[in-house]
Amino acid sequence: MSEEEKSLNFIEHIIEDDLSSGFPKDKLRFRFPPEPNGYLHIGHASSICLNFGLGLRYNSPVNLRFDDTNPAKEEQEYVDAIKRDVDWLGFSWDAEVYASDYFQQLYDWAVELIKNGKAYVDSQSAEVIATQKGTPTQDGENSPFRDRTVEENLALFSEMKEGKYKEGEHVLRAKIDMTSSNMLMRDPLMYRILHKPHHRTNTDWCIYPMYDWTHGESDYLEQVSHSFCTLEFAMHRELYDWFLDQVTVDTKVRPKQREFARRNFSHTVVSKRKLLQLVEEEVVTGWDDPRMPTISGLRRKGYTANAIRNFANTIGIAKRENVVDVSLLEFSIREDLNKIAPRVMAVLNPVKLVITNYPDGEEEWLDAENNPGDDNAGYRKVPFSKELYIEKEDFKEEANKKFFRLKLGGEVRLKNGYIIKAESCTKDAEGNIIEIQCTYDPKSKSGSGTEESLRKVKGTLHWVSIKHAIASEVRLYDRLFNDETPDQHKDKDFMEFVNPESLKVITGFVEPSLKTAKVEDIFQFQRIGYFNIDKDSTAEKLVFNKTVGLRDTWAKLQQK
RNA sequence: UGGUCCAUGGUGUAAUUGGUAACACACCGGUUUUUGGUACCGACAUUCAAGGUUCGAGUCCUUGUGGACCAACCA
Repeated sequence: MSEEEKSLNFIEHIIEDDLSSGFPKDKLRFRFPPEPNGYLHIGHASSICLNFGLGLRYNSPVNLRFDDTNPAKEEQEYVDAIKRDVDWLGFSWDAEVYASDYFQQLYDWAVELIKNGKAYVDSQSAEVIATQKGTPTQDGENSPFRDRTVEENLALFSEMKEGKYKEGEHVLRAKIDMTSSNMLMRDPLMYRILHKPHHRTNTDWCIYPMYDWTHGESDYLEQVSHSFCTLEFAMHRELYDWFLDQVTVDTKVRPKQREFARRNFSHTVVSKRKLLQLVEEEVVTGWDDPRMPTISGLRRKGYTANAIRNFANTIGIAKRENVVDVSLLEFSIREDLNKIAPRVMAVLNPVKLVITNYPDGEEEWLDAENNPGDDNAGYRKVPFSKELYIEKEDFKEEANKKFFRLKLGGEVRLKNGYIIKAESCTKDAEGNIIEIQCTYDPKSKSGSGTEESLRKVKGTLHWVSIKHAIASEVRLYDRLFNDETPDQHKDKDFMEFVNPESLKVITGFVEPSLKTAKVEDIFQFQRIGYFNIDKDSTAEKLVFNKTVGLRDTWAKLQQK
């Protein structure tokens, strides 16, 4: 990562400004505050890299805080998954904290607010309260319970906590201003009754604090100096500050909320609700399905933490609306994998090729370079024999000279092997080519140094020896949605755009060196793309995921 | 009809805080190559619009236009 000459984003400018106006650098503290109601996705990666990146940049602590104030949606499974993903991304948090750690403190503070006449118990239904709120262009009206006495409020609130009421019977509201132009300031709810066990506090509580009442106070309790969230919380800032006003003391750091635009990505959705829907309706196999934009899905698909971090840094942070093109993500993973992935040969769409002048039954083990860009990567042996598979699309009976691959009468080099010449082919009744016959030049062996071996032929093909190849399951993924912005249509549901062909499972033939490959090992199938070993692999059958294809200028040429 | 925020090439960001538009991706063209990969070279915007302030404006002001967000006992 090039941390050096990078220009600052607006968040970093804010911090620099605070520092230059006297804020002590050692008081800087950040946090990443997910709600454990789903798995982390690529959008979170931006927030994670922002907050933890700031921690690294200023050498400041960063808390991992779970915003667990709604037991109806939250689960331990998600807590575990989130920790796993942040850790995998390569970041370490200073403290693992939970909003639920502060339930008692929050309660005590709420009691203070009541005593100060800043909060009251409302006993109306959700519907009535909503109606009284008015609209953005129309003032709200006060609740008839707004002027309950402090004593009455205290008693009611205490009884709410003790479990004397059913859900919905009472709520605690902050007493602010029902005519504010900011809807959130119209006496927002602080507590609601929820008779649901919490994944950490179990049944200790039956009243739960709302987000607004919790978040700023949690930041304050942890002495977080800068609290960054997405733009949809911009309106909440006024309330965040109001709540802080009720509890802060001068000697402590007063947290500052600032907002940045969430990242949108083309051809996918990043909303936990929608991702959950994909899982529940079994459009995908789970949160870690390789087609999912989740961190765990990307990891399973073969993405590296390094690539994701680079990607997040590349797209940066700003305040404007955006749709990040997937090609940027694909570039990041190719860039990383190109450096580290060992090259191997695999044929995914095979056609038989017979070398008629190669001795029957003979085999030889050729040297193959593991990574041409890495001098230390070394060589491995790949078996060669009379009968091989090559890709169907690498042969044509006839073709123009733009086609560098094999055609009748034409020559091509078999990667790491010999130069061959196609002589004839045989077809089945439907006219499909089922076998290609060719001859080889025995003196043209790669690396042999002979004059023949140095000859230049335009095309080079990958191949596998049929006798030695390992038949494997290969999972090819396409984008999950056919539309560029599936959830930006006012009149259509994003589920309408699900790509029915997002997964294709085929049998491919890989070179025998892959026999010992382990789960998550990643390779470049030369001339095809990057593939890793899926966790579904067994000793009997290897299962590969396609991570991403190689850049394919030939495909572009063909389209013209 | 109220309020808040935003507007730089196809995409995402930058611009020493008023000093003459930069980086990456994509696209197009080329060189190299035993991966049509990689690497390398080149081309590609005068900053939503109109006024204004200024020697000088992407940066400041005004007015428009366009977009996002705000009325969950969600976060």
